[in-house]
Amino acid sequence: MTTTGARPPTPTLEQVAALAGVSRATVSRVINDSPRVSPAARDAVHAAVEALRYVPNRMARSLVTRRTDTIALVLSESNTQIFADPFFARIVRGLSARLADTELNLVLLAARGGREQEKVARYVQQGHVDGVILISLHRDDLLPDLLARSPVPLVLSGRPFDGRAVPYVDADNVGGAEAATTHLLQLGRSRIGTVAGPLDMVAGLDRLTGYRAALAAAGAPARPELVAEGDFTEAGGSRAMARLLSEVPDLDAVFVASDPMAVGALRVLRAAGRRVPDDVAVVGFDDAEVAASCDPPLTTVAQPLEEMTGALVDLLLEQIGSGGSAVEARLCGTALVRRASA
Amino acid sequence: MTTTGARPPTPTLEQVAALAGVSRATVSRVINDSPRVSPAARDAVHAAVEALRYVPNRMARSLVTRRTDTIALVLSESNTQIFADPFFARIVRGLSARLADTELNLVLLAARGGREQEKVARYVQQGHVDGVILISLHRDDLLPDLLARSPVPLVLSGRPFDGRAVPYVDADNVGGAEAATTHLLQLGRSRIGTVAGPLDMVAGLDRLTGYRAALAAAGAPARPELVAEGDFTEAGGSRAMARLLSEVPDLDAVFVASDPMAVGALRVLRAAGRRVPDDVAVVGFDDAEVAASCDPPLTTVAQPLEEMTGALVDLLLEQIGSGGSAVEARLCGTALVRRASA
DNA sequence: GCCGGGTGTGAGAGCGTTCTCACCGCGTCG
DNA sequence: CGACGCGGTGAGAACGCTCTCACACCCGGC
Repeated sequence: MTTTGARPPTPTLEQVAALAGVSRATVSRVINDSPRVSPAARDAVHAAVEALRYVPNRMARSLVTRRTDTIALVLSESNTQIFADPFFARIVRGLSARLADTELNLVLLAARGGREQEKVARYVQQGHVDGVILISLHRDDLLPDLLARSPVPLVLSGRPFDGRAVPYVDADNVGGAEAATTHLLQLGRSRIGTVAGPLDMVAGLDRLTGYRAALAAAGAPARPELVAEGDFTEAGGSRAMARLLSEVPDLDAVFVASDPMAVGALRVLRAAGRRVPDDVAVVGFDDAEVAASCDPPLTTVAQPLEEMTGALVDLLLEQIGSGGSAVEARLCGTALVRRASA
Repeated sequence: MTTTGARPPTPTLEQVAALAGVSRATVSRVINDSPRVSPAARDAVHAAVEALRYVPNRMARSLVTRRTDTIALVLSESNTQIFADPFFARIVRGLSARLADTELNLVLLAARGGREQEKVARYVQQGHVDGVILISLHRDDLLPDLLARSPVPLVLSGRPFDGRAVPYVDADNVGGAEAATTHLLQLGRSRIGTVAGPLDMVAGLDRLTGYRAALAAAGAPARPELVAEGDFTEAGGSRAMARLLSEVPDLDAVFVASDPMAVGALRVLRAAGRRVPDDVAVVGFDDAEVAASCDPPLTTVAQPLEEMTGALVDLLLEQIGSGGSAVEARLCGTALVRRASA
C-alpha cells in the first residue's frame, strides 16, 4: 500500500500572534513563561497555540539563544560491546533520571572507529549540543582531542589517560581494587590472581594497580602469571579465568575487575570443579544486578553510580552555565559489598 | 585545580568572506561545494576557513534549509535491558555503517516511561531530526502515536501492533518460527515446547504464532503448558526453561524465541542433566554471535539484519526525500542455520 | 561591432526565533 | 497637579546561514 500526502506547513510565532491578537514578542514571552504578561494575553496565546498545534522551532530559537538544551553522551568504542555492559545501562539510566525534570535532552552518539569519531566531533562542533559527556575511553582515543579543540563543554567519565586538564568524574578504582584484594588476603588466601580489565582503559589499569598495591602492602611478591587481561565481558572473563587456572592450578582467590567478567569466571571455576568460595574466593567489581543473583552471590566492589552520574551532570552544567572551563575532577568512593563468593 | 577562560567567539561566514575577499554567498557556495565557483575564489575561501577554523553553524543552516541531516533511533523500553541484547547492538552497528559515508548523523534517544517518551516526542517535533526509526515497540507504547502526530518521517522496526498505516521493516518472524518448529518435528520430536518472547511485543507474538502454526500443520494438539513466556534476556530464558521443564518433564525439544534466552535455556537444561540435542533439541532465534560459540553451538533462525537496517534507512530516506508519506512495509525472509543443538 | 549565452559574483531578502528598547497607560507620591 | 515608576506591550534589530536574483564579464557567431 502506498499513500502520498504533502507535509503540512508548521505554524510560526507570527501566526500564533495574529490569531491571539498580540505581537510576536508577547507570544514569545508566554512561551518562555516570562512573568510580565497579563493573564488575558496569556490565555489568548495559550488558546492560539492549542488551536494551531504550535510547536516552537528549535533551530530558530537556538540560533539566537546559542543553546540547544541538549547534551550528548558519547561512547567511544570500536565495537558495540559496551552496550551489553550493565554498567553502561546504569549510566544511561542515571543520566536520564537526573535530567528527567530539567529542560535538557540526552542523546547518545556511538563512535566506533576513526571515521565515526570524526563525524561525532563534527556533529558536536557544529553546535548541536550544549555539552558532552565522554564515556568508555581507550588509550588511543582521538575524541578527547577532537572535542577539547572545540569550545563545547566536556566532561569525561573516567580519568583521562594523559592527565590533561579536563573535568572528569571517576570511581576510586585503585582504592576499590585494593580493598577487594585486601579482603581476600584477610581471608587467609595467598595465591590471589586477578582477571584485569582491558589495560588500554583507565578503569582496567587502575583496578590492576589497586590489586598490586594490596599485594605489595602485604609483602607478597608480584607474580605476572597471576594476572590475566579480560575485556570487561562475560566471555572475556571466562577466557581469562581459564588461562589463570591453567597457569596457576593452586589459585585460591581471584579479584575480577568487573561483575560480568566475574560471572564468566564463576562459570569456569564451577566447570573446573572448584568450589566458590571454599577452593577459590572471588571478588568482583561494579555491584551489578547480576552480582546479587548469580551463584554464589558475588562479593563485589560497589561504585556509587547515582552519585557519579549526578556529578557528571553537575560538572557539565556548571561549565555550561559559567560559559568558561572550570577544570574540576571528582573522585567517588567505593565500598566492598560482602556476599557469599568471598 | 580550577582555571577559567571565556568561550572564544566562533567565526561566521561573514568573517570568512571578509578574510577571503569575497562575498558571503561565495563562501556559502564553496562550503556546499557548488560547481559555479572559480578555482581562485575556492582556494581563497578554503584558506580563510582554515585560518579561522571556521565551522558552519548548523542551527542557522537548518533554519533555512529545514534539514538537520540527523536521524534518530528511538528506543522505547521501560528498562534499559534492551541495550544488553546483541540484536540491538547489531541494529546500531548496521545503521551507523549504512550512514557512515553519508552526511547523516545518527543519534540514539532512550525513552523509558511516559515522561521520557513525551520528552523524546517533543525533541523530535521541535525539528531536531529529519526522521525517526522506532525500535523495541511494546503494545501500549505511546510513541508511535506521539510521533505520527508530527510531520517528521517515521519508520518502525517491527510491524505495528494495530495494523496502522506506518512504514515498517520486519523479519518474517512467523515464517522463521514455523521453520524452526517444523525442523524439530522433522527430527521426530513430539513434545516440543517454546520459550516465547514477551507477548506485548510483535516479535514475541509472531514467533509464538509461527510455533503454533507448525504444530497445528502437523496435527499436534495445542498444549498450553508447553508455552513459557520469557523477556528476551538470558535470565528470563533460564526461568522460562526451568518452568517448562518442571511442568513437562518429558519435553524433547524446545523452540526459544531469542538466542540470549536460548543460552539461558541451555544452561538450565545442562544443570538438569538433559543432553542437548539428544534428550532435548533446541532451536533459537536471531543467529546472534553467541549462537556459534555456545555449547553446543545453537541451531537458530537467522534474520538478515544488514538487509533490515538497510531497508530501514532506505524507507526513511525515501520519505524524507519525497517530503510525503509513502507507507511501505518490507518483510525480510529468515533462514534456519543448522548447528549442533538440533 | 553587436548581440546572445554562458559563468562567476554579490546584494539582499528571508528562515523563526529572542531580546533590547521605547512607549503607553495608570496609580502614587511629592 | 505634574513628575515618577512600573507593569504590559509592540516595533524592529539581531542570530548565521541559504538562495534567488540581477549584474558584470567574456566568449564566439553573425
